[in-house]
Amino acid sequence: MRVTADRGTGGCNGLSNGKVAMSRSPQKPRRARVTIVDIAREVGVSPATVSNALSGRRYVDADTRERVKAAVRLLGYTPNISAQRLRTGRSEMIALFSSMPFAVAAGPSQLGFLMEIAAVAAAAALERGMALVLVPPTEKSGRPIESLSIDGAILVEPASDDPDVVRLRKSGLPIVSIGRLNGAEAEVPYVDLRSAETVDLLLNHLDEQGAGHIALVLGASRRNSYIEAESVYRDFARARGMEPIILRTDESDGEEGAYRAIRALLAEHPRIDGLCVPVDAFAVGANRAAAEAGLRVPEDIRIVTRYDGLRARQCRPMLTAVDLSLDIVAAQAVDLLLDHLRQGDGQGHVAGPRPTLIPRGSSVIR
Amino acid sequence: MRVTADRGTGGCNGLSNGKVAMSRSPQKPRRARVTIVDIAREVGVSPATVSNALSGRRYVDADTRERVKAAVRLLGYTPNISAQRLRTGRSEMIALFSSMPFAVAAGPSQLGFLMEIAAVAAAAALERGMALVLVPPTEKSGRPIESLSIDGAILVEPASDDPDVVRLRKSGLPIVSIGRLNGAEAEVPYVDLRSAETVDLLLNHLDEQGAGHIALVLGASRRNSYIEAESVYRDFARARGMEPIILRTDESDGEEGAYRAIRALLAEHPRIDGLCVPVDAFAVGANRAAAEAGLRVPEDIRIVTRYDGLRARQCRPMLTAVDLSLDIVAAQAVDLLLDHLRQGDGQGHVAGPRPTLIPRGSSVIR
DNA sequence: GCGCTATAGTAAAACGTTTTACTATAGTGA
DNA sequence: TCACTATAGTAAAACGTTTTACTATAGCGC
Repeated sequence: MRVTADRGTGGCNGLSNGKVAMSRSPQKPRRARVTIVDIAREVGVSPATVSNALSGRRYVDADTRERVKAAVRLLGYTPNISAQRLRTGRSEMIALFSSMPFAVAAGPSQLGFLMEIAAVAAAAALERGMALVLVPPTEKSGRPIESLSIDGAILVEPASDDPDVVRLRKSGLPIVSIGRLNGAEAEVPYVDLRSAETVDLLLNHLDEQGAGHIALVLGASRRNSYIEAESVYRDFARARGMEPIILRTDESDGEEGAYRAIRALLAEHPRIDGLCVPVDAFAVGANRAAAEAGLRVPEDIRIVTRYDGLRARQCRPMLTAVDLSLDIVAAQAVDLLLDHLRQGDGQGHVAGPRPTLIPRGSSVIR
Repeated sequence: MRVTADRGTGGCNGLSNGKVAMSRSPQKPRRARVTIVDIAREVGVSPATVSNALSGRRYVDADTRERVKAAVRLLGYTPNISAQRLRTGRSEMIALFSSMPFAVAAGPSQLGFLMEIAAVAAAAALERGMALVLVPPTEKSGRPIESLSIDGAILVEPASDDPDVVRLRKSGLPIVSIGRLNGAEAEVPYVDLRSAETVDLLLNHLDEQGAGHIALVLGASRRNSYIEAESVYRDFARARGMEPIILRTDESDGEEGAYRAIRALLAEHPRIDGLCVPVDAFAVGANRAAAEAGLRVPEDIRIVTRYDGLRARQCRPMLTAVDLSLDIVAAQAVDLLLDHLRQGDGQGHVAGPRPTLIPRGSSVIR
């Protein structure tokens, strides 16, 4: 009952490349991999039958199947995934893409929205037999996304004009997004982040806290959450007879850029007493800008943000934010993508969990 | 200059899989992949030459090489990675393992130590042409680590008896750890987290702030940081003539377990006026336990922790912690692993960045 | 015996690369 | 001419699976 028959008789050793092993025995120290052929030989059956017994793709006699499994345990066989992938064309891997520059998505301390989703998505994917690859925006890293060998991808709050997203879409790879992807002729399945509801929550809160002149600060890219925010904000302003003031600042300039832009905004519109700033990095910049302008938060100006992450809680006063239940969102996204992979339809969307407000010192006078 | 000779001549697009193409031509609707053979045919050369021209592994005439590259661009060839992997045995992927249960590592809001490292490691890996797979502890997820198809792994603060680590080590896969891996006959290359220095910093700070009876709270597993902490603590206690009090509580019980254990500890040793609690989740539990016992923090009892994450800053009072520069650590770990992959020696270690104290309200009376 | 179906297996092709071993040609020195 | 080396290419094997097409046997109704 040998383990391998023909391989491993030459004597060279792949391990140490510095020193040449004494090669006292003619055996190859490279552990010969146990393959499906070894199992087949052991059981006395063809490789095809072993494959079918293990995968269950075709019926195999119960007794044979048991003998195959026993041999697998005995010889310690593990399938070669690269071979499986080559043959089947599937890789059992999905990627998580962030189109948002890391300076905003993760920030100086590398935490945030994206990472929170990544942690849950990784666990959810692994539970379903898939591995999750983390992919930062590829502008910097030279590696093209085509070379990634993944079955599908989850996009986190994609901008419709993001180059990675464009390439991904035309690659034909199944994708799913967290937050709707706008401006595409063919709709991409998505988990609805309920941005309209979220902004509605924030604006009404500001209103209740006494803000009469509220400005909206958004990123410059075209993301669905911005579009929904703007629409809700305009309706809100119209209903209240309030002059709409919308500021857009580039995401890649991060907190600092937002700080400068908002300083200018406050100088130009001194009556502003409320700031709705969905991007948390921008909200922190807004807080600094307010302080610099001699405004007290929240007495003179109220600030609210969307993502309740480290930044919102580190800020003094702590920022009023929204609980988006990103753990649930991430799991939903993984499930949606897997459905898509299995069924290939790629339609429809899933409603994310209901957003709830977390009032804090940046908008509530205590 | 035809594009392809035999494959893909029937107008097909592979995109819509919902509707069956009318099959007016007997061709397969699957979009034919452009392979190295297509390039070879286009250039009028053998596949081997194309392979060599692209990989540079063997010298190819400069003119031929240029023609190959032109054909690659023209036909839009991208290599099939699964095939490359099958042939070469390399996967250009590395995994990031957390042996710490997620309840502690990531926590309720799924952030923390591990994720902070993951974000930087993912970017660093991609810059070096590798993808990073996130792997939570596999106890829950049924998927065995053997089925992962990775070239190497980074272990985050491994415990020497962790089952994943044991399997990983005996798999022969190159590994590197963040924080030394103790009790192994063969040393695993590591990035030194400087745990001794860190604890020294914390203990001296407590001392300076007036704590005279300091207890040390650790997790129950065997991690290097705990071992170094205990050793430094014992030396410290001996030098000061202080009775050493060490509490160990199970990591999987998380904050709640630490809370209960520390309540009992404080009841038993009412003279304790300082707690050194490296694990941040435990430190938060300690803070609750102190409050419950009617002790004011920091006036009656000072609490310090190691990892300066969300928990430390969310806690009231905010916890004195240590800046470990995990971004640098993560990049060092990736580099160390890649060196190891290239050179195969797998020795030595790298000193991480110097830890610095961040004094906060939990230990400093203002 | 025929026609049909079902069952449980097999041989061989296929997936797309890389690598090994080989070849043809030319150059070089003796 | 020979022997040798270098150059630039090729054919075919190899990597380890899955899948296709085929086979052998048996059961069953008639």
